[in-house]
Amino acid sequence: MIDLIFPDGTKREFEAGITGKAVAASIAISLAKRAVLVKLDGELLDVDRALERGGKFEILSRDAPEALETIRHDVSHILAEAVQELFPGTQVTIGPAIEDGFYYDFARDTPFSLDDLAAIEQRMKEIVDRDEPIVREVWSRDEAIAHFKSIGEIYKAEIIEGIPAGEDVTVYRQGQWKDLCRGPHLPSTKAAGKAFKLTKLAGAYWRGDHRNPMLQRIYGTAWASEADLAAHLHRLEEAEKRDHRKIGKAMDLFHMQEEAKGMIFWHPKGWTLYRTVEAYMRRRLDADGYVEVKAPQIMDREMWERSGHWQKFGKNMFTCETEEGESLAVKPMNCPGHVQIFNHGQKSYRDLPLRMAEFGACHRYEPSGALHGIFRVRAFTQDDAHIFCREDQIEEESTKFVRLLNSIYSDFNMHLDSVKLALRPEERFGTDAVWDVAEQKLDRAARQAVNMPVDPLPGEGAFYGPKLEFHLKDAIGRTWQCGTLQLDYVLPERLDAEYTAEDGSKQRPVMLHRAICGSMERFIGVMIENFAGAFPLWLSPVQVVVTTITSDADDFALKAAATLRARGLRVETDLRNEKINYKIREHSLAKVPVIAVIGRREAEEGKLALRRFGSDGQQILMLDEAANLLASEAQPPDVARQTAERVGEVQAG
RNA sequence: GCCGGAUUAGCUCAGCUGGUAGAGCAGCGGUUUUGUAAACCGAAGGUCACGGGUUCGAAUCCUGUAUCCGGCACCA
Repeated sequence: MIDLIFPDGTKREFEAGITGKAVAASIAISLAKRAVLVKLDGELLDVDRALERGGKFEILSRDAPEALETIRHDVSHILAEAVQELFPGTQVTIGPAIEDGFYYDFARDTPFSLDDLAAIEQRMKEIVDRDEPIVREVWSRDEAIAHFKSIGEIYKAEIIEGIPAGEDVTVYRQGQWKDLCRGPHLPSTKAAGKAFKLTKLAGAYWRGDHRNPMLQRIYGTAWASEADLAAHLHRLEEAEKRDHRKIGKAMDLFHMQEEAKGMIFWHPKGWTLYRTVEAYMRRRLDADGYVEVKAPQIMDREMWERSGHWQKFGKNMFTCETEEGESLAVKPMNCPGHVQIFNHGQKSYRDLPLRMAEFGACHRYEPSGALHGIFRVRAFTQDDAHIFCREDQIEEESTKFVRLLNSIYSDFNMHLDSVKLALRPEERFGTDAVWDVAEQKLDRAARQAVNMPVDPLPGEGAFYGPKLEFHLKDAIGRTWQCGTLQLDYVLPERLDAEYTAEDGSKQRPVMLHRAICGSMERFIGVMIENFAGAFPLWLSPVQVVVTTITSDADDFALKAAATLRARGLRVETDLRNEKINYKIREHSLAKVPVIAVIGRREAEEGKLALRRFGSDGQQILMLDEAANLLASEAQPPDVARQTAERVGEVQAG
């Protein structure tokens, strides 16, 4: 006998080996009909699975949140069944549920076409209608290998070969079709429902390794209901409207062209945005005890060999030769330059921690397929800094850094979402002992500095040290990796950085590599998508458009614009001979935060009618009042905080 | 770099199975002096990404190249 504890706390005794469905039937026939999965001590099981042990027990219907992943997994199997029916000879490999959907990877010589997708989707719906029971079978490992080999499924056989000898495997059968799978699954293909859609085709390497053959991947999305599917598709459309490439073009921020692929031509408005962000970052760094430097863009290859970049990163570096036979390389990272500045002259323990910042323009030869808008480019600027410090200063510096990072993200209406710790990669410098220390130190520092779990990412560290990745979340819940904090014992050693300790001995500093935006270009891209182009006043490239209703108001409009500009506002005038409706519409579509309208009345009275983005209300103010108000609203958040503090002091005084 | 798709006017897009390119918006010229999300009229604008090929004839078919897009791999 086994004891099952139900969600309401009641405990009942059943025969061992009873199925979840039978348990449900013992409560209510309707419940048994709705049951598609059960949960035993947190583990999802098929509803027809014999229960051999007791525990916390729950019966799930297909609209339970836990069932969604299983629905997606089922749909991926239905996809595979449909594909093998329509395209005999195609081999199956793996097909997991993923966020919002699923995919399945097939081995096939001729790739699928977009037209095939419609036919496959049609067949999938037929399979759902067939209501094929999904049945779990336990096979011996060797039997399974022999079977899948016999039917030409060499990838499946290879997967099973990776399972330890002597272990049993499970095979799920639906109709004539079967697949090796861990499960669980819903009771029949009908239970998966038809709220799915095949979305894209892609190539994908077998086992994710580019040395392996490329498989044909079909992606799809699947939901518990048609309404959920529609909502998902709507979210995708909304996200597409925020695409920084689209907004960048529409708002005339930047462009890219063939002759400089992966590099950005910043237009005046885009560059204004860039400069605003850079000026803000510079103030924040200054206030937090950083010194700013500028190191050369190109250095002799020998320098990069000494730092190790040539060996570990050389394939990503742009190089050039001079007529005199020098071999030079364009910097892909700022660290070696900063160590040169550190090394110049003598450093004392009194100089530490030394926080050396640079808006460092880096060039990296990225694979062509990696390029993506202004997110992944070949020329970018890091808001980079290297903190040279003693080992016992690592934690304090990490905490200080995370505090700054949090404050900066929130000034851009975003927030820190998660932290990951990338551990030693295969290609690396330094002994295992050094890596042991570095990983532990950084892990401890991270835990102390952030109030959230730190997930490990094995093998993803930089060649010189482990790295923390800070992922931020934007307005529509998407996450982006921007900030990073890396601990490095290797470069100070290789480039011979040292300082004089209290006892007069020479010591090695450690380096903390850190960035908050990561790449300025990428961060601005994230920001564009976060605000969907509707920037807050302090960031907006054009803050105010002064526009007129009749040409009689032109003189006052020019005077008003000059007054606003004198207060540091970014102002454009629009005196075109167009109806005010037309001008309002155009500047609203351009997401200008403030439109200052001047008609004959305003011109006579020396007033502005302010209209804010997203509102059709008017605020009619005297020019000076409007200038005061807007100038104060346009203060960057850090400046506004300082102003508020000063006002507080004055009032307190 | 790999797999698939796309590339037509400044922008957004039509152009069916080959018969020699079209719209809206913007820009330009004129009329209109306008009160809070599109006034009216007119003229103009294109080696259909680029190079080969098939054909009497190619934006359309084939092929190569480039860039972009979606993935994979890589990554700030």
